[in-house]
Amino acid sequence: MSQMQSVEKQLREMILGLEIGPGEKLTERWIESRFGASRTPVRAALLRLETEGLVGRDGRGWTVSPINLAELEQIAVYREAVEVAALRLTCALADRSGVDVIEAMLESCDSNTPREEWHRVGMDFHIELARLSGNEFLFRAVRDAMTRLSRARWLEVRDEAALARAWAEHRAILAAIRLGDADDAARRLSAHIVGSRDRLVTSLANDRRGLRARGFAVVAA
Amino acid sequence: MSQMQSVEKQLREMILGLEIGPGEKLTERWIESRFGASRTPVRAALLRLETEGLVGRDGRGWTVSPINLAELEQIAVYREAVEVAALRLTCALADRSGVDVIEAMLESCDSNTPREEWHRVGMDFHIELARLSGNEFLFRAVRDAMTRLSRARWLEVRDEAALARAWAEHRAILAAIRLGDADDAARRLSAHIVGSRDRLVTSLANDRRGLRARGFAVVAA
DNA sequence: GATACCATTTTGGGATACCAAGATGGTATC
DNA sequence: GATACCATCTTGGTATCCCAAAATGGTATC
Repeated sequence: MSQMQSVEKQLREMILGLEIGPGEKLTERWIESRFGASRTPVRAALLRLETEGLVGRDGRGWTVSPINLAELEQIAVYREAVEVAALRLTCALADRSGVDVIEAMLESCDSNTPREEWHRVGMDFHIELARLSGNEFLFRAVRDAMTRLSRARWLEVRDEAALARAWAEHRAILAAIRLGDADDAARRLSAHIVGSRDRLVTSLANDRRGLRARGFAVVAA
Repeated sequence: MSQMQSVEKQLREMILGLEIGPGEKLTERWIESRFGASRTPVRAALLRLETEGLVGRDGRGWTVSPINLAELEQIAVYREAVEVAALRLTCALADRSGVDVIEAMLESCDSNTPREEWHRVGMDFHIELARLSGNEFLFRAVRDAMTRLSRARWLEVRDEAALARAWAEHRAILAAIRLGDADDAARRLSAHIVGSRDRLVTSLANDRRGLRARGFAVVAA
């Protein structure tokens, strides 16, 4: 693996893992020394992460993208369009056995599962569901959207009941796909995305003070 | 404007303008001497164009992305999902005066208008329509999709009747938006995108030999 | 104490040198 | 003439150096 890929991967993990907080300033020299690579691959990695929306330019200089509540709302609309389209394609397929793999993924989570794993599976559910459609663009759109949502979802305050509810909704969507009932599946998926968005934005807006106290930039627009 | 932006812009124009053909090999040194910039901004520009799908890696080395028929089909599905979603948002807006600007754009084309202009307006119609939704993600998705389609659309053999038909469809979509009839507008937009895709792919598949003779790589998958 | 000003440092943008790996082309061998 | 082999060249990946602009911090002035 090239240095560029290595830096990109590690830096993305640090950002998504909130080891570098939303809104934090980054300098190429710091990254350089942190990962032991020279500025050339560091700059290449930053350029790529910029297109993912994880870092941005702050005049001259780099900034880890803040959590943006307005952006979260817009992403949800975007996701809904793209995920529903992918879902309908999948429902039209003859072979929908891929849902079994996704179902198994869901089942692998129980009360002993660490939160990181719940978080990952909760995103992968949507990503893998989009992949089943076979449409590369729909898949990438969902994957990139979930990446952008990742940090916000991690910061969301969720009780066990909320998780159980999300999982139940996930299962209901899969069941509808199995039956080939595209309209029902689409309706459930839309409702799931809209509901998740509302809870997410509400939670972050309520916690805004606390999050800022932890050094995390949470902006309204 | 930085060298990186300058190189990115010029290179993108050369690729979209088919001055560098689909499938052609690129070397960083050639670009460097061609634009009088050093490799640092050249590489940065290539990294960005890679995320746009205009250039890709061919093992070691860079290649201008070939025209990919399967990709064109997938993009159409993606576009349909995203553009229809944007359209519905726009229909739900109180202020839909933006459609007038788009209508004026369409009207600016007549039989004396050069083909380049028809081509550009034909893409901008969709991009600006998506912009009206106010959703940045839907807008970017449409813009990026149209960028990827640009070369294929230019190579498509279109007679005047086809253009007139496309313009009529565009106008009908705008009219439906004005009336606030989201379902009708969405139906017309879907049909327009699907129809355009079919004609596009058919035209390119038929011309494949001729296009290859001109040095343009056109691949099926 | 506030502020305007200046020297210093830091930073991103760019240019260039070097390297290893792969592509190329010529040559010796059969 | 075909092929195996080797020297050479080319290319992308990386490190490093330079520069202008912006940030920083201290200082003099009021």
